Amino acid sequence: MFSFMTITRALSDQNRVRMLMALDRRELCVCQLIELLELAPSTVSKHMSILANARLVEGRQYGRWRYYRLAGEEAPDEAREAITWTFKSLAKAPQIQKDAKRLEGILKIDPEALCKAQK
Amino acid sequence: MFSFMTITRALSDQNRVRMLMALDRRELCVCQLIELLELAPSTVSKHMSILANARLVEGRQYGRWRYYRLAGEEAPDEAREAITWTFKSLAKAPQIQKDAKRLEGILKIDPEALCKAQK
DNA sequence: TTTATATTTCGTCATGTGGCGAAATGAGGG
DNA sequence: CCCTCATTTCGCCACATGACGAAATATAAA
Repeated sequence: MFSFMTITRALSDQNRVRMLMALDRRELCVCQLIELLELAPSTVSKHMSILANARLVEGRQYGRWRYYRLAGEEAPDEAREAITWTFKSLAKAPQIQKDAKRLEGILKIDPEALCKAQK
Repeated sequence: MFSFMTITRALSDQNRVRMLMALDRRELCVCQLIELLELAPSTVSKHMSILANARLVEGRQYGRWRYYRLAGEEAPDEAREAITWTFKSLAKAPQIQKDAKRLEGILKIDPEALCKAQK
């Protein structure tokens, strides 16, 4: 039950759900999520650690950047099914589609330039 | 997205999830849930209204008693799938099985007597 | 090694949430 | 009608949570 509650609590914040949905089919680095959500770096970092703790996402280090992606095969079934349910429920949600649209633009910018711009 | 968040927030509290799971295959009146969870009536009532607001359960009045049951056909797909996922995830959870066991005993008591005993 | 910089950790604040008891509500029964 | 009683609403308190900025950490470049 503990892991289930960890998942539902992770999913109980709208910004975290938006971040999770933004990882659809691609990994994103923290600065790209910062740009999308327009939140402070520390806030985004905290949110991602909560999602990672629930095993809904996993991070990997690439140089100075940390990339997050949706949890894959190795994640517990509980988490994978939570992801499936979430995506199924929110595929058509206006906020999520708006984010996806905005992400297209953000992905065109080189992460290096993006980080610089965030100063 | 609003209804999805309403559901995840409803599921983000352990006591609410226990109440939801207790409704497996039967309806229960508020005093039975009070007995199971050992919480104040006002607390249980609030929790049930949050679950009902998320369309995860529905209530019906029977005399002085209010019975709650899992949402059925008429509930939104989002809510029904949340219920399915929850039950699938928690079927074997120790706390839930313990509750189910305890419920057996509670169900043997006449609701009338149960309410009296809670004074 | 020193510097630059992407991210995380920490401390703090405002707000949200779960808990209770008291009072209000509403449905029978007398 | 009035009374009883199951439940809900309201007001309050303690604690959890999300937000930020500053400081710490870690990694690459110089």
